[in-house]
Amino acid sequence: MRADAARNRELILDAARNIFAARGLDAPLEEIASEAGVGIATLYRRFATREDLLAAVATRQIELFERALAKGLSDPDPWEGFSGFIRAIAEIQARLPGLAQMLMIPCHGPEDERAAAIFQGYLELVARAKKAGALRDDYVPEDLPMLLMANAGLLRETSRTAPKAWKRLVEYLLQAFRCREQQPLPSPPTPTQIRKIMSQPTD
Amino acid sequence: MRADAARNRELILDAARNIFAARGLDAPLEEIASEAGVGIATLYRRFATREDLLAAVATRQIELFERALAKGLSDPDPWEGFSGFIRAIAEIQARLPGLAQMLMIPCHGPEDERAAAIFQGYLELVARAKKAGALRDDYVPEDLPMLLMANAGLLRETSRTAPKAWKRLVEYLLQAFRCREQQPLPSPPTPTQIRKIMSQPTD
DNA sequence: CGATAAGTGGACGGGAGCCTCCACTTACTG
DNA sequence: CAGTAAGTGGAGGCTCCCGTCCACTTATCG
Repeated sequence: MRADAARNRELILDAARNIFAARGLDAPLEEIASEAGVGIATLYRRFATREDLLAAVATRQIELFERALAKGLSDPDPWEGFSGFIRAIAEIQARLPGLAQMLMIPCHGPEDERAAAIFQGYLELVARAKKAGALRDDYVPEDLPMLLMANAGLLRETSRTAPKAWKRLVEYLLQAFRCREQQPLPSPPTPTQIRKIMSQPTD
Repeated sequence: MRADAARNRELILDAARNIFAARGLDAPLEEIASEAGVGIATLYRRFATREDLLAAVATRQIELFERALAKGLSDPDPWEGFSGFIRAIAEIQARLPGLAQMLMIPCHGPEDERAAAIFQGYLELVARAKKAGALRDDYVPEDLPMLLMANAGLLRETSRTAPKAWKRLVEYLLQAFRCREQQPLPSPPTPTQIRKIMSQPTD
């Protein structure tokens, strides 16, 4: 790839992050191109479909997830590590409201190596917190995507008007995840179902 | 209004419920018109804007809410009454996935008399459950719209593939609402904020 | 520096959906 | 049973966005 093309690719990804975050995932690609200062054809040449572009943007945000995970894993208290990680992920969602949906992509399964590593690390956090008796043992890893989908729905409505509302939801859920006298829970969706959901078009 | 016009109005509302539920709130109005067997002009004459149509459909579904409320209020156990109501509302959402967002409309404040009555009844359920020491006392009425927005987000992603996933979310939240050794919660959005959110275009 | 192929911008055709307009139809009234 | 105004359908103009095409530009390499 030619040097100028590579530069443009970066410009497009920056613009896409901003526009998607501000306008939602169905923002016109033309707007992204013009924000990036390139023609629409350039964008299409790099990213044949909207999904390709979304995937590239998501991949780029993965660094934020890595930082959150590292922080969680380094916390000596298993519950603090786990809950801190959840809070951090939810906050990333909240910071980029339009991207909220999309940010679930890297966090449930092995798309690429880095995503897989994050997922592994997350499983480790879960295991530790359960072992310490802090996390209820009917918690399943799929409960995180569940939380993220729910949070995305809340953010969708509240991000403009009550930008902190998500915190309350997350705290409620964290308290529910905490080990106590538990009521039985309905069984969660299977990992296969989750995968299917994630792979379906983001409409 | 002429008799035939009234009939058509009903046909349109039926069609709108079906199409919105199946295709989402941004389904083409033309499709609704054709499902109803009327011309597009007829639809526009009755409902000048998409919002008018949505509001009319929502108003019609209000009966479901009334039934759920009556059941909750007649339950001798305050916690069962409250939690049963929440579950019922969430289930209505789940049954009409596309409408999920919209169904929050009648349930937060006095748009009309019936909606106001439901809201009052809900407050009563909350008061009873708190008094019985079953519902945590930092629960606020705005936590229901919060739950519904979150649930809408989850349904959006899962309704096709894991149509029961919402149950798990609701149970987690109900368990969190339950009175226990509580952690402090972030403060909820104010009723004013909620109202503002509800009145903004449903995009 | 000149050849060349990768890269680029913006015009353009096409499709989808919104909403209006208007000539035609039909329920109601006296 | 006629007059009338409310009601109706669907064509058509409009806007927005998609994705392609092609003549022009420019980085790179020998």
